[in-house]
Amino acid sequence: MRAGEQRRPTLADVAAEAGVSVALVSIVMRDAPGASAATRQRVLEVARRLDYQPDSRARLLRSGESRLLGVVFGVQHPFQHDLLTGLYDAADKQGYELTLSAVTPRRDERTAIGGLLQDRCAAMILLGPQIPVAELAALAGRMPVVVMMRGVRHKAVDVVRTDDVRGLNLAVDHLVTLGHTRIAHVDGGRMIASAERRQGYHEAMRRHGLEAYARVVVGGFGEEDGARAARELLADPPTAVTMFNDLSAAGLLDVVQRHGLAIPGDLSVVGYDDSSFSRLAHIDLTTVAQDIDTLTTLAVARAVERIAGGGVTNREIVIPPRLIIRGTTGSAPTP
Amino acid sequence: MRAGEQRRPTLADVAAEAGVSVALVSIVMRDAPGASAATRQRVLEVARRLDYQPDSRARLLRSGESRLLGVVFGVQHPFQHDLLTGLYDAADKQGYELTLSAVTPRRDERTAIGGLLQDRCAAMILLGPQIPVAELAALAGRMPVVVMMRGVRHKAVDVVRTDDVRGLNLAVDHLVTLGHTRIAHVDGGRMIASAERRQGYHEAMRRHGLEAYARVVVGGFGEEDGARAARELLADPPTAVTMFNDLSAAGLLDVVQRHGLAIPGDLSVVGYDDSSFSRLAHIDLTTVAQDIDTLTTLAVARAVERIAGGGVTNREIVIPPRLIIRGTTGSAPTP
DNA sequence: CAGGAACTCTAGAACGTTCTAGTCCGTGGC
DNA sequence: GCCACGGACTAGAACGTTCTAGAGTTCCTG
Repeated sequence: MRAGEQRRPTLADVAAEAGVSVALVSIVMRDAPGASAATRQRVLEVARRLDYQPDSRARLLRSGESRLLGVVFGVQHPFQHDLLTGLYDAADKQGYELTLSAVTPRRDERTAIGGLLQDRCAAMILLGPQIPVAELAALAGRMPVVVMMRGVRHKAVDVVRTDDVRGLNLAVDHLVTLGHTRIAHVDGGRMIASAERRQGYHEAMRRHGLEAYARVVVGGFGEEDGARAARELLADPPTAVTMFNDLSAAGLLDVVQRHGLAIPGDLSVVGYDDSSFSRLAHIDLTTVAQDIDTLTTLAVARAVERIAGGGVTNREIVIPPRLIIRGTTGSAPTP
Repeated sequence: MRAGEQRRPTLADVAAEAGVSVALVSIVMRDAPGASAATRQRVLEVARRLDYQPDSRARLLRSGESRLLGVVFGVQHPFQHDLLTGLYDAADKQGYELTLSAVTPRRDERTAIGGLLQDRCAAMILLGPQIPVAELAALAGRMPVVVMMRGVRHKAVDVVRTDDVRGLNLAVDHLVTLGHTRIAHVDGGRMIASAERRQGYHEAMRRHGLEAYARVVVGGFGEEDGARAARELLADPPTAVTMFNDLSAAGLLDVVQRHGLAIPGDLSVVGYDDSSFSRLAHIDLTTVAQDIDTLTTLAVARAVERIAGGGVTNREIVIPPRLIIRGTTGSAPTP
């Protein structure tokens, strides 16, 4: 007997063995009303003995509604893994399954979405998608689409995201409270959400009357981007800097420390995302945390409402972030 | 028109619109022989216009063979994300799809595997599974199973993994070359592969006649585990330490540095996995790298062979690791 | 004691594909 | 002019489920 050789048992096999009809076995397996306790018991026993596993393909094909949510995530972004954890929990609570499709350095978003389309999931949840709004809208024409971590100004697409503008306001406020004025911002370049965080930065600087000190350096999502920005900043270092995300913050921290600046003595740094590594004691990064539980719960809930056909009014749900103060921020150096 | 409301077009719709039979459309869509160039053209045109998407559920249900590989990965382990990237590439090359199922802090392996079982994938690839061999064997009785990053002594399960014994031999050799004798090892506790790495450590120490200096501290896979081990080691610090993985190495580095020891002046540290963060300049960890491309290519190839029913002889494929020397290792301090 | 109602169960259609076994037609050899 | 052949196409069964409609029971109710 070679592995995987034997045919998998079907409802018909169980039915034959238990001496009942296929339909009845189906009823028992679905835990639907219409079978006596005795038969239920017997059928379940037979199913267990034959090691029966329902075939979700056939099940979904027939029943039409698929209780299946497609999720597109980026393998490169640690923060999205945290989101995955939350999404599984939320979907589980709602009785939905998740089917994942990853974006990798050599597998783009279109491919990832295409894979899910063939799986006939009932709705799609996209984590920080980079594709143009027009494509998102086209997709939303075929099935409910919930976008996370990105604003999309289109009436057919649902959005659940963190208030990034507010996030950077929190970061800047914190630094101002500590006495900083020369606060720079390293943005995310062409990354999703970069524009909003940059806007939040400018807004806060203006609110504090610090427009004259505003200074934005082009960054990106990776460590190298942060390191590059650090080298640029070192020519004329500010006393504080807000970063697009934790990863680029880590890159900046390294270059700056090697250059002999004390953290936070000479330079205060605020990250974004509260990635697991930002908690590492020797990074100990002050950062803006996104509320993963709320974000994922609401995203799944929204997808489910759409599937049910509920007429939802507000397309966009925006969750406030919160500041996590750790060791990379401190009082501004006295001049 | 509400999003996702309209029925998705089927083969029948395309057939009706193009004025041909359903079977013919199927032939065209599959690019199978049996249709004239002219009709082919026309059908494709109609399909494109209707935005037809094949239903993989129905397709797989009917055709039996599923060209679908199930992958179980842990959302907590950054190294497994790197593996995912490679697996997608490899599967793509072989014309297979991947369907992912994640293990999260609140979603265990059994659940993850169960999800894939219902998806009727043709084979399963498990990344560092923790479940007992008996369960793996039972699973392998129903479909081909390829286990990565873990040895499994069972004739029904295929294994593709790194030679962890050799990995730790490389690490210890490197340290011995630098003049170290008091080399400790912080293991992975109950983690998969911990036993092999520990064994490699003991083997190398013995080979160098350093058995008397051998010292193993219980660790784990996370940063806290490394930090805990560090505190234990500081009571009587060695001059070098090999760690179970990069994450625990990062934890150890932090505690040790705060305690005032210089790296690598007072203590040399070797990690394992070459995780992306170990390349971060301010960690700059000497580590043992696993050959991701080879591992993933072979794992997919092996799964495909099994699906085809090929009688493969050697169940276990072991890939040599290589040492990446960075900044956390240096000459032993002169006494 | 007729007539439901409630319950348990079953037959058979349906889902959207692929596959098998054809039909139909034109062409070419004899 | 007959027959075999091959290419283009089609009808209908099959895959493993769920669903609809209904067939038997038993049991209550007036």
